[in-house]
Amino acid sequence: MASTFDPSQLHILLVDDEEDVVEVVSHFLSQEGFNVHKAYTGREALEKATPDVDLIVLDIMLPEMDGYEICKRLRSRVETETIPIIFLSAKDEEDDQIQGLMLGADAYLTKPVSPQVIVAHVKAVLRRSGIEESRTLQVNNLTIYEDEYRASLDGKDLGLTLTEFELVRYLVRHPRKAFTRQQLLETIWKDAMMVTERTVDAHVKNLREKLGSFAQHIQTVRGVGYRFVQEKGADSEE
Amino acid sequence: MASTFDPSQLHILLVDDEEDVVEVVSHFLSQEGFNVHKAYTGREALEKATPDVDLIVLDIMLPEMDGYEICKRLRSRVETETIPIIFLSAKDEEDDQIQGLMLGADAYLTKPVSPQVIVAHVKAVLRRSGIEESRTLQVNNLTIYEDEYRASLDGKDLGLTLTEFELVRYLVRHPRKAFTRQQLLETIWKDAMMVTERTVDAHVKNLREKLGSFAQHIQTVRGVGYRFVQEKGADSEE
DNA sequence: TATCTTCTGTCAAATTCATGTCATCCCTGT
DNA sequence: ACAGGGATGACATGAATTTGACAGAAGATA
Repeated sequence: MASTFDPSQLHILLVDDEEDVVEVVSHFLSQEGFNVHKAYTGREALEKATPDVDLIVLDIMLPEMDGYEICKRLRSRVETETIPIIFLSAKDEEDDQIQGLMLGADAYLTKPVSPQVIVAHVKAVLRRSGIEESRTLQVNNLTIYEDEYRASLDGKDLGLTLTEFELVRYLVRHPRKAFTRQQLLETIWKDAMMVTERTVDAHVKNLREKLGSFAQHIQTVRGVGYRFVQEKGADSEE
Repeated sequence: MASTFDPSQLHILLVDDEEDVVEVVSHFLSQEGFNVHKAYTGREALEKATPDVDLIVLDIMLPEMDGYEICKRLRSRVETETIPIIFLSAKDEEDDQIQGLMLGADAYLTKPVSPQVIVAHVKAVLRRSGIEESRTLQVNNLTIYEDEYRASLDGKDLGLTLTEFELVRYLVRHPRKAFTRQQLLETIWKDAMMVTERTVDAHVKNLREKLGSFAQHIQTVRGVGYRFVQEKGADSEE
């Protein structure tokens, strides 16, 4: 994922089953210097939606799997959950638009729409999401370098293992929200339903150890699971 | 500028010279719990665009100064340059839309547009400007953060246990409705029919203790069980 | 109003149950 | 085979829940 607004460094995934649309829009985006990738079916879209993609233009009506479903799946995968999505739709029914936005779309365009408008939206969305959002998460004295798969505390590298890294990253990305062990397993241990919940505990323990004093931000929610909070002591009343 | 998706903490500035539009949209936004501020002219808009405003819904056609101009000025002031803006326009000419996006708009809606769509866009824009959505229940000074498994009174965390939390949440979700102890057991203690009804009492007691003065809203319905009411002493119905 | 009956509030002790922790085993890639 | 990370099961610990007894409140009866 790129870090400056240099179109030649940016990858756009274009998903639509109408080849004409894909070709025309692709042409205009290429004109602007973007790297364009094309997909014509839902499955293809999911395959090509790698973390290297900076933005997805997604048609709602697709064979095999509709845009909403694709969006949902992308949002549930850690590597793709933050990729901006622009919905494209022939329907202009209100409910569809609302549903699209609720699923986390960054824009919802109703066909017919000119390629120029699409390009304008692509730029606008990229400007506000891909660009100024550096690929690092900063919380107090903790820094998570997403691209580098490492994290540091007060500048000192923590030497996290992959699992530990994904664990903090996920928790920090969703501040305050409590997750059950099961949820964490499903998100971070993508494949495994064959993994004990105790496993999560073990990793949380190791993580906390490495986090040192910062560990207080990883709270246990008894009966539920764990959560990350920025302010400590939000658990006890005064 | 607020940091959690708690509508009651979020301020929206609504700018349009058509009073009807402002009123209607305002109503829907308030319905969602947002704090709405209104402006009917460009100058008024600039005055009310303080750093405390989290998002601006801005009509293009305005007396005194058009939306583009306002946008430019906001973007050039340090305190306001990052406030997300949603443009509203009667024109649907492409160029306008492109210009709007180039100026840094976060969305561009073409009238006529339903209030619900505006609300959906407001939420979407807020969500991606770093504010994570979390479902919350608000009743007077009590806030229940469903995703976070915690509740606070006047902003102070109550430190509820899981059972207590689920108890208030359930009662608050069904205002005025009285539940028997048995019903509560079946709902909250999913598995157990082997639990004494006295157990419920105990938890209600602990809950009331933590709720302090708010406890008066958790009423005992003699011979039945418990219920939550928003107004105290609500013996008479409407 | 006086009395009886039933239901609820409360408390502390007993028990259950979730989590923290550790030692060990397993797997994967070198 | 070895090293490093990951998974697991057994325990200890302590928090949360449950319970039973009893006092007190609310209703019912007359």
